[in-house]
Amino acid sequence: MNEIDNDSFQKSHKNVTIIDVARASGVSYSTVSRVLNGYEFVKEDTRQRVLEAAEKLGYVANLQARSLAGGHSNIIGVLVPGLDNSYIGEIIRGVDEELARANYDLMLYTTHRQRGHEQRYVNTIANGLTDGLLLVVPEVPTDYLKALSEKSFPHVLIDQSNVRDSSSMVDSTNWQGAYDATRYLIELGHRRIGFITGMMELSSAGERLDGYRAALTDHSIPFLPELVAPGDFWQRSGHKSGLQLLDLPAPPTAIFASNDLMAFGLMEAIRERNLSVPEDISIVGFDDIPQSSIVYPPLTTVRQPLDQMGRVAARLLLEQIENPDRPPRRVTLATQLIIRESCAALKERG
Amino acid sequence: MNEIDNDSFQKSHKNVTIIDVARASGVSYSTVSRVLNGYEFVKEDTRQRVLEAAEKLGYVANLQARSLAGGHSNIIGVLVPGLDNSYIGEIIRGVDEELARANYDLMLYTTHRQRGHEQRYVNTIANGLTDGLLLVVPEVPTDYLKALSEKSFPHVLIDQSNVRDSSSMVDSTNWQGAYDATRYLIELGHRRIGFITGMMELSSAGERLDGYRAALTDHSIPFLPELVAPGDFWQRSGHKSGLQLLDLPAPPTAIFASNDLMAFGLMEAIRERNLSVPEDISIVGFDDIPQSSIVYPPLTTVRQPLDQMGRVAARLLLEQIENPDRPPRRVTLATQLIIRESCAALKERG
DNA sequence: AGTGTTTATGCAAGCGTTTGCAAATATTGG
DNA sequence: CCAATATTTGCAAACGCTTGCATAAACACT
Repeated sequence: MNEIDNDSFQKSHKNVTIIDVARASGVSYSTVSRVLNGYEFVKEDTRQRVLEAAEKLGYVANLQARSLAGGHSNIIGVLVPGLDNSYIGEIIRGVDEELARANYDLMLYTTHRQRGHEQRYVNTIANGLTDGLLLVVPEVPTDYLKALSEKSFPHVLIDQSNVRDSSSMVDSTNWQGAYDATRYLIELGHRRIGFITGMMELSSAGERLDGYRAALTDHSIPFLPELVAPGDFWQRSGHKSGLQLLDLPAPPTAIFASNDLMAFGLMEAIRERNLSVPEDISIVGFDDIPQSSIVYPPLTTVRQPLDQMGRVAARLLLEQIENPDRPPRRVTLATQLIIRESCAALKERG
Repeated sequence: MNEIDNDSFQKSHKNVTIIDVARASGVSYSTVSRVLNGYEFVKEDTRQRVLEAAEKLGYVANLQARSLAGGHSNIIGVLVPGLDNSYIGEIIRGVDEELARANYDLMLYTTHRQRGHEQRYVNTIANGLTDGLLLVVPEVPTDYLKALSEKSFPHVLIDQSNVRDSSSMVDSTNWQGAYDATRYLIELGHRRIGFITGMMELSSAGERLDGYRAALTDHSIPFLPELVAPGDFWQRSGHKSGLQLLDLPAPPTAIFASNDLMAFGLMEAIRERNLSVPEDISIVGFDDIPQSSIVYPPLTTVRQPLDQMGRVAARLLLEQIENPDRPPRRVTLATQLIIRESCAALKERG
């Protein structure tokens, strides 16, 4: 007789839709939609009734439908190369925190498997249900950006400052960070300072090299090409280039690796040569990923506020979504030299 | 002056739809859909024409529409607590690899901000555009599972074996791994072996404790409650419990931490007490996350094949999606003791 | 040629929302 | 009390795609 308690009965398969809620609260589905979207002109009374019904029925919006119909999904996509570097994890954490605050969800895309299909991939994403996209890509994302700009899809670049595209972006003071680190080493008395580069296609790698070089110059220390070994931001390359540097006829007394991961590889290399840090050789890294304080000895490094970069990027993106006509912004956050135990003053040679 | 904005002109940059492709290739949109979905009965000739048109127009499927209409999105969701533990990263990597092979995309959800809203959260997900869900959740996911089972939504649990729910799941030999590690320590001559537990709400934590205990018993070593300190799988707790163990009147000569992260915390504690690993105390961890080989001394640990677990879970899920009536499966992968340098034979006390 | 099968293709009905437009109702000022 | 205005609500048309049903074309066979 009473139709109200067929809950358990009809709960089964079908999902609760806006229409069910409408029926249950005795209004049209449009009204329900308006209530759900916080539309202004709805009678308070109605609003309550709808909300209650929705709650009772366990209504959950169907995002696909919503975004198909032109609404926004409250999901933003994050495009990363992969999860195998905690550098990425840190950024994502920041992003996630900020998004959570704004009640957005996070959709994560990895690119490492898309080589050669970037364009198409990003199209799919932009075509999809995300309201915006954050890019932490491993190489200059020209292909991506073209597609994005073409549809003027909201997006923000993280840690890619050399892009001439007019996208919003956030990075950190790579040059200054490298300069500070190098100067620190110099102030400890080191003169032969090795350098392991990052993946030079990335702007950050170049900036760090420049910073290193500038510090040398400013202190009248000659820049010696043989003290610069190539790296690609991965641990393995740090190890390899470390060995190369250590095996030099006149090896450096300190080495600056363009990121922490490579500094770890370098540490391995140093141990393999039966040397120890920092007694025999000082090393400093870049990034300050979580492991850096765990390794032994704790690594002196240039802290890049990764999580904050993620946070800022997210905020920028959100603003851009809200106000599409806003001109792109560029934010550069300050790095900070974190002194731990991997550096020592140069011993006078006896 | 009144300038006419070119923008508004270009703005009509509509996305290419299935209909455009249909028009361009002179067939109906249904046919296009069939071609795109690999439907069997399409004339080869037609198929080619459609494919060409699609390519030429740069068509990209709209996933929302597709999945709204009942198709599948080729996206699977992964629900993780957060990205701040590389344990998670490893699993995701495996998942991602396997999904890439099957041409699926990965959508990542973090739960850490959803405390208390699990049910609703998972509903959103299952209601959304994912074809299936992988759960790597930090606590017993009762709430999640209820919702999932109710709609018989394809899902696989990772590393949660104590759930009585009939979901598919993959885990590893936690008990055996802990047993092996403990036995190894015993064989090195240790008798007072400390243990730092994991978050006991998790099945894996309990199994590891049991394995430790069993090994002790099998070697006629008494199980001493005071040698067991509580942990929660996070580094901080490893540090704290480590201190607790070290400060015992009769401290252990070896400590087994229920995961690597806690082992790192433990290492800190040991250094703080001016002891060294492995000379003064041997330690072993569990998981073998990437950092474990980097720390000094390299950590002896029980390797859990995290990436493979992810891969297997993904495969299980995909099979389940393809064949919904398949009974749930449970896969347990073998752990392996990785001997590095954090353990040493017990020195005879003089 | 006629009948029965296989293919191939098209039509139209959704899927669950949002939103412009219009109708209905309430509110206000005169 | 009426017209004018502001506030609420409903209807219907998308959004881009999948799919059941129907129709058409192609190919067997008698």
